[in-house]
Amino acid sequence: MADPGTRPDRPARERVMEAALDLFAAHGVTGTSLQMIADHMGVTKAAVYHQFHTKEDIVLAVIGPALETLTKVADAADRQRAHRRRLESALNGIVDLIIKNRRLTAIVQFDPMVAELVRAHPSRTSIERIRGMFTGADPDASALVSAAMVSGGLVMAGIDPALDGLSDEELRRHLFDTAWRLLKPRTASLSASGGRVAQPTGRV
Amino acid sequence: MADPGTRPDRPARERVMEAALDLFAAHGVTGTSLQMIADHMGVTKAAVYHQFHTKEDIVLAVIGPALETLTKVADAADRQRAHRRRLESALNGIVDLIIKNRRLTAIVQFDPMVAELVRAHPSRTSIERIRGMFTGADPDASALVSAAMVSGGLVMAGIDPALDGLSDEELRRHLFDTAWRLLKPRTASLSASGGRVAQPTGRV
DNA sequence: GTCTATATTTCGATAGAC
DNA sequence: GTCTATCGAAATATAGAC
Repeated sequence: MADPGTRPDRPARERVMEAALDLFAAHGVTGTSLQMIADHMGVTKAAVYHQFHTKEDIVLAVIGPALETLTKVADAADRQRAHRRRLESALNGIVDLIIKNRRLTAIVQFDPMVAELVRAHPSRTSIERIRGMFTGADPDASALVSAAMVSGGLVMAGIDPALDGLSDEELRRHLFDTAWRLLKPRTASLSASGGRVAQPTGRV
Repeated sequence: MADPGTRPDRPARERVMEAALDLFAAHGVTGTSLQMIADHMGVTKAAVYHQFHTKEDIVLAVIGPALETLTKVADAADRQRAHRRRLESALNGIVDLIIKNRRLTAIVQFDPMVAELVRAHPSRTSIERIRGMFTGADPDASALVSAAMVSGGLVMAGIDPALDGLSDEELRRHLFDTAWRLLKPRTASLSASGGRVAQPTGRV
């Protein structure tokens, strides 16, 4: 539509999203009011409403891109034929997504308002597809628990204050390694290599 | 004070706590109003206020016992002299706590209102003590990430709908095993036993 | 794009009758 | 123990001037 090079309609709309992200990370979504967002921007509520007509719209704008990435991650992984490659691809994608949304991930995971939005969002099934890749086909109880701990653990580690000192690259690598230790296909006794795992595919 | 055998003052107070637990698990703490609790019990708000004078009191009554258990877990683990035994004890205690509060754990972990309450609660330092046992002394980045993923993963797995089919005993065992795989002291190459880990101390 | 002003609803909380 | 009635504050949201 408009010339994308001349700052079409960015300023106010994006400032709302940035303020919302700050406050969502600090107080959760339900714990953040439009008044707080307006105050944080130094404007009034009405100015916020001019950009987004409902609070739901703001939330969707903030978390939408991450949800869409989830679907891309699931699709990319599905294109891998070997189980191991598919798992590697999905895990890499999830870790990358979490690293790039280090502040937001977990707050959003729990908020009842967000849960409702995700339920209605097209990306909803992607989460289940990725979980399926984590568990593998026909999983036993142990595989279910490992997948659950990895899914949850990655999300929680992404926002853990104890890991604030780690750089994105460092955290990314350790998250992948740790998750891989739990998820790697356990073909016979292959644990001769010790505890540490060789980094696979390479693309991170 | 009163005779503990003749149902002293239970009914209404406990009904409030049960209703609150149901709703906290479904909508989070901030997402649950006193009106919702009253409706869920089939009474009015005023009837709820007769039992608990503030919403904070209700939250504390619901999560307080779990917080106090955290301190007991940390104390019991600290009584173990060997690093390995201390870790086993702490992990057993945490897994047990999560199993026994399967519905509540994670919702409570994030809610901004709960976070404020925990900050002021005497059990606050216990969480850090247990985390310290998970990381071990003078931890490197890998140990920090493992501990973070275990702490978070246990909490998330406890409420994961994908694990609803598992019995408490089954889930308890797999949670411990999976966490142990990430936390067990890595002395030289000790991984000859494969992936599976023998259940330690016994007391669960 | 931002403002003032206001409508409407719901929140937590209190008073007092039964 | 539960009720009706109500308070003040804060929530989402809208109308209309600048």
